Amino acid sequence: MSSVPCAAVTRSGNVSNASAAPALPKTARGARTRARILKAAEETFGSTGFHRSSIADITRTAGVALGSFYNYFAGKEDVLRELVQHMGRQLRAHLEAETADARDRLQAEEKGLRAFLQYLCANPALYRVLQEAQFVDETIYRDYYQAFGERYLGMLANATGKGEIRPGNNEVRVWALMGMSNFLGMRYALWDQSAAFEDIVAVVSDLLRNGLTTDSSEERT
Amino acid sequence: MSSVPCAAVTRSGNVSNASAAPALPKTARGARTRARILKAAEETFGSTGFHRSSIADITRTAGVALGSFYNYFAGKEDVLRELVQHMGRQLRAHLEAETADARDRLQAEEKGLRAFLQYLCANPALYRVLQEAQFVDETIYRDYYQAFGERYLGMLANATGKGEIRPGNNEVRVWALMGMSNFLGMRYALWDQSAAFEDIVAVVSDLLRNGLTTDSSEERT
DNA sequence: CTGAAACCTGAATCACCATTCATGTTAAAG
DNA sequence: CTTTAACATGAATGGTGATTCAGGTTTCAG
Repeated sequence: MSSVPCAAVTRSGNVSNASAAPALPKTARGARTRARILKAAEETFGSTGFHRSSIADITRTAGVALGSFYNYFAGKEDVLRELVQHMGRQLRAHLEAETADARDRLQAEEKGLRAFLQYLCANPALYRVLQEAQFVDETIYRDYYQAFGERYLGMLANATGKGEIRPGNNEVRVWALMGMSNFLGMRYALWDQSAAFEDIVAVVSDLLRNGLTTDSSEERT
Repeated sequence: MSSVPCAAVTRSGNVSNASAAPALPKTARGARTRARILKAAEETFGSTGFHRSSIADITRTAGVALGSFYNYFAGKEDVLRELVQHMGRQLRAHLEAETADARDRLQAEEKGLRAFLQYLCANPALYRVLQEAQFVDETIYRDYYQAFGERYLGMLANATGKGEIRPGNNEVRVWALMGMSNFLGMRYALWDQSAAFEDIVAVVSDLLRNGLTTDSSEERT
């Protein structure tokens, strides 16, 4: 079922059966070409999907010859890996910038969700590329959320320390929060943008502040 | 880019470019064979993934000849569609049974999440098949969550009427809740089962009851 | 019992596409 | 201005796997 003639370690340190990724370009021209291919891959994977996209589609979009692709990437999986890492860095930087001036954790959650929805609107390929990567090589996907989750966890821990949120299992909370954002983004930023982002943010903010239940509902063990 | 020689309407009513699905089997033998193929598809897609699975893999697992597949399904996409619908019905029935005796909405959420995590543990193929379906034919995926969301929405509306949960935008809440379950299931039922489901349920229950913030955090406009 | 419909079979067909490679072109160090 | 490494090119190769089909077998209604 699995024939692995020669295992190799990629640029990112993962073990893989793909041939090693070519070295980074050494001239300005090379860097430009590589960037164009990466961008074209984002467009193509994002609109057509990973499996339906051929390398030829990518190079045509990039305006380079088919063979040029292999001067920069070991294959289809390799370019996907690079792409997800690149997009992950971009998104994290964006969210960090947008939430930097938050007064407290709750406001950071509001700003973060709003920024995420906007980002997804402007970069719909992110969602598709990431989700499809999951079934090409699960480590790509896990690494993405691992990185995301760790930063998030640190922030919740910090907020707990400051007394902004109640003590609790912040790891589970992080995955719950990431899941919420993910689904709300899919539903309201990608599928149907008829709802105002402010409304969505308000609903989530209310949920994080007060929960769902009425005040009359007493605690029960 | 897209050549659609003959559009057709499938059994499920969706417009598709695939040839129409064969009629349902008319003998007991046929029904048995169809069921075996569907089950084999679940196993194969679930473990190997949709794109890496060949029709030959499925029929080999099912113990039938390659050609038999096309007596029951129009092709790879068609069997995926049938599978997702089948799995969706199963899961909904399971959750409904498990939450039927809940005292109030909050307890129904607890029982529902617990049941979902257990179900996912026992049927890991559900997640993979469903998620991959998204990129084969998005309507398969949307229909699944549409159906799920509508039932869920009705329940929240009912709970709001009874005063069990505060009035609010229940549609957005539904997508937030589905996202939470989805991610928690992926993380704690599929990836790593080291955490006790009870702990996860407790964290979510607490979140839905009290939110994340400390009580001292006053409402701000 | 009997014929027609339903079902089974798997080798052959055929389109698609990832990857390679031999050859030509460009960049830039010395 | 050379010279060489880097880069560009796209036709050719080769493997894969979905789908078809023509001919056999089983079921079952009448």
